[in-house]
Parts: sequence; C-alpha cells; structure tokens
Amino acid sequence: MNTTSFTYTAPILDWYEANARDLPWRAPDATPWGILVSEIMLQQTPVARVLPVWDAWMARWPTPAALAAAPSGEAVRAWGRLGYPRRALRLHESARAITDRHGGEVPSSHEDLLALPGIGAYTAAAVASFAFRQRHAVLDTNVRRVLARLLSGDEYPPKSQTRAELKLAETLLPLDPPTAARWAVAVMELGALVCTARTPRCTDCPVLDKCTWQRNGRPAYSGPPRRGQTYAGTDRQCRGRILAVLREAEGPVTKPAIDIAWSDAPQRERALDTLIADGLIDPLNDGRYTLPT
DNA sequence: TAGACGTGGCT
DNA sequence: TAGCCAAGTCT
Repeated sequence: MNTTSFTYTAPILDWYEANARDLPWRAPDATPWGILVSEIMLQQTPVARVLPVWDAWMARWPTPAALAAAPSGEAVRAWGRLGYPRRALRLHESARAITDRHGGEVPSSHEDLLALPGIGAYTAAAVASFAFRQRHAVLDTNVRRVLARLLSGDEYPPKSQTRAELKLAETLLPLDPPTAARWAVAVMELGALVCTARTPRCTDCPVLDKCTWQRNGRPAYSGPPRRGQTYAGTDRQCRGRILAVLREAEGPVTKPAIDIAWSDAPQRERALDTLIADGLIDPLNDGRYTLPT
C-alpha cells in the first residue's frame, strides 16, 4: 500500500463509519438492481427527491424482469418530476437488456454495465463497486471536488474530467477490493455532507489537517466560468411542461390539451417533435398523444 | 467536445 | 432575487 492512501484512507473510512446516511440502497438487503436504480435516479438529482420515487419504484418493479414486462410509458410516468425523463426510458431499456441478455441478473462487470443504455463510466464503476464490492475508481462530482481540494489545492475540479484525475483516484484506491468499495462510497459521502460545493463544513472534516486547499487559505476558484444555464423559456422547460401533461393524464390526451401547456407555437411543436423522436411520447392515429404503451 | 437534457431547493 | 447546484450520459 502506498503512503498516500495510508494517509487518507483510515480517517475517511472512520468518518464514514460514524456519519454515513442510512439510505435504503445502502441497506444490507439492497439488491444490485436497487443499487442500479438508485444510481440512475441520483444522476444530477438530490437524494431527498430520489427517496420517495425509489421506494415506489422498487415496490412496483423489484426486479429487472418486472420492469421489463411493463410498458416504457409506465416507467416515464413513475419517474414523476425527477427530471431528465430519458433516464427512465434508458432504465427501462436496460431492464429489458438485463432480462434478455443477462438472465435477469444485473451484470457485475464494468464492461457489461457500461454496455447498458444510460450507464456511463461513473455509473458502471459505482454499481460494480457498491453492489459487487469490486475495486474501481468511482469518480463523481463529489469525489472530484474532494480530491481537487485535498490534493490539488483548488476549490473546484476542472470543468471536464481529466485523465490525471482518474489516475489520481486510482492511486488512492486501497488494494483490498471490499475496502476499496468502502473507500469509494466514503469519499463520495464526505463530498456530499462535508466538502460541499457552496459552503463546506471544514470544521467537521476528518482530513482537514491534510487538506492542501485549507493549508493555502482556501483560495477562491480562479478558473474559467463554471456554468450558467438559464432554464426559463428553453426547449427543456417546454418539453417538461408538455410531458407533465401526459404524465398527469389518465390516458391519451388531445392536441389542444398539449397546446395550453406552452404558448409559443413553433417552440411547442419543435419540442413535441423531439419528445416523439426520443420515444417519450407516441402520437396516435386519431390525432391524440400518449405515453408509450 | 461543447451543448442538450428537468426540476426544485437553497443562499 | 436570481443564480448555483444536485451520485452524468449521449451525441
């Protein structure tokens, strides 16, 4: 084991032991499927909003086969207001792929996970680590921020993930796979609860005395502007409004029902077209629209 | 590779 | 208040 991981591993593992949140997908009886579902739902989405949806989802579709047997539109409806509803569609596609190609069992290899729709490098590593106790660098926004502060002395990581960050994260991984898995979730939790983006709780940090950013006086981020996504008036908002009409309706809806959801007609038609192209909405031959059946 | 892709809570 | 931010992926 290298000195770097020796230095950081124990304090963070101990901190996690004492401070980890009691989340249902971390329970001893959580299944790989439940963990996979949680990871998809948690993409760009706060835990508090995922909790009730995850509970309902797992009660209704406790296995990949159960979801695979449902229409994709039911997945979209059950997704509710979590946002990025294409995730629901891809999760449904993944359930069918798992049922068809993996005998109904969530695959354990990073490669097989990565081949599923909606699962990228992060989610594949997270599921392999959290569900199967494998040794992977699990590099999400929390971990990237912790490493940027602790080791690089920067308030925030670079805008897009670099090869160097991945190499660094791999270097820190304990050699023993189950310990590496524990470490992965622990660093992520530290980023979520203590080493937060806006107002970090440095006084609660188990590695404060080892933090480069702290030692440098916590200099403010000096890189290029990080983001600035306006939302009001965008196609994304328009799509959201239209899909909400479909979600809240019992069955198919008429075109006028969709029209009242957004006043700008050209934008509305464009959004409706993309929703159809994405497979989120199906047009009926009687002129009405429905979630996929 | 930058931009598209939802939603709502917090500061 | 308005912008920032939340366990990313896909094209």
